[in-house]
Amino acid sequence: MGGEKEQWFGPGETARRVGVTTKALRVYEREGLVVPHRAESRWRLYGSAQIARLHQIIVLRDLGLSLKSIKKLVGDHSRLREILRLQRETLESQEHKIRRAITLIERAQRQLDEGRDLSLGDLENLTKETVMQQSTDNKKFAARFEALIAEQDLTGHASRTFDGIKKEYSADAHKAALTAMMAEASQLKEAGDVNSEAAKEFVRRMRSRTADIRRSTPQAEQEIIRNAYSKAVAEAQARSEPLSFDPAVLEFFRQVAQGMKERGELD
DNA sequence: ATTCTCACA
DNA sequence: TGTGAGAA
Repeated sequence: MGGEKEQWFGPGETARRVGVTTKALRVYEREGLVVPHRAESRWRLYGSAQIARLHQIIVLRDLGLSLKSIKKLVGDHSRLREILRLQRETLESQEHKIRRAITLIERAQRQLDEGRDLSLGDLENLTKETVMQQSTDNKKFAARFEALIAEQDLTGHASRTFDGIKKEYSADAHKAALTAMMAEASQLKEAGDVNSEAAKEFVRRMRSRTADIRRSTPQAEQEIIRNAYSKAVAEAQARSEPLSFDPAVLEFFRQVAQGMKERGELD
């Protein structure tokens, strides 16, 4: 290989070349994403490897990923390809949404230009569009969730268990109760204290409701379902897809329960 | 033009 | 996730 000498750039020059500030460079360094070389003088020096890495980071950041997830991704080319594909699909689907919205607006504008008011029916159609969009988002998540269960589930037991859970919880009485509990849950999560009596009480109540399921479902199946859930959520978030529930709320209660278990407050 | 740390949104 | 100030 030829003796191309490595070119080294200082912080200012590097920042200019990749289009960020020197402050940002130091944030990425602090978070462990790019570690520059150091001159004797302690000045940071960025070579081609560091600059290539910076380009990766900046592309992912512009896609809206957190530095934390970027850290997990850079250097892992298979994951990188996957994320870029997911983001591309998301942007393309947003492109369709925007086109449809423009069409609707143009239609409404024409109607107003012709001196006609928009009827209640027209407005209803506009809202229906968005409602339908939401419900297809939900269905998409549910479908992916189930597909991931099936993937890990060689015996088919977990899928059947999940079907049973789904059936039981789709009863109207349960639906209303679940909605109420999710509302209560997000209040508690906002309060932010994983050790509050209220949060622990809520977890106990939740667990007593689901005790039957936990008792009758083998550990391995529970794990498959949990893993599929995490993965489906992670994928949805990587695509910046809206979810009908807040995963952070469930994560909050996972932490509450974890803490209770560690202190032996839970069986 | 750089280093660091701190407070702040 | 960065920024701006202030000191070296």
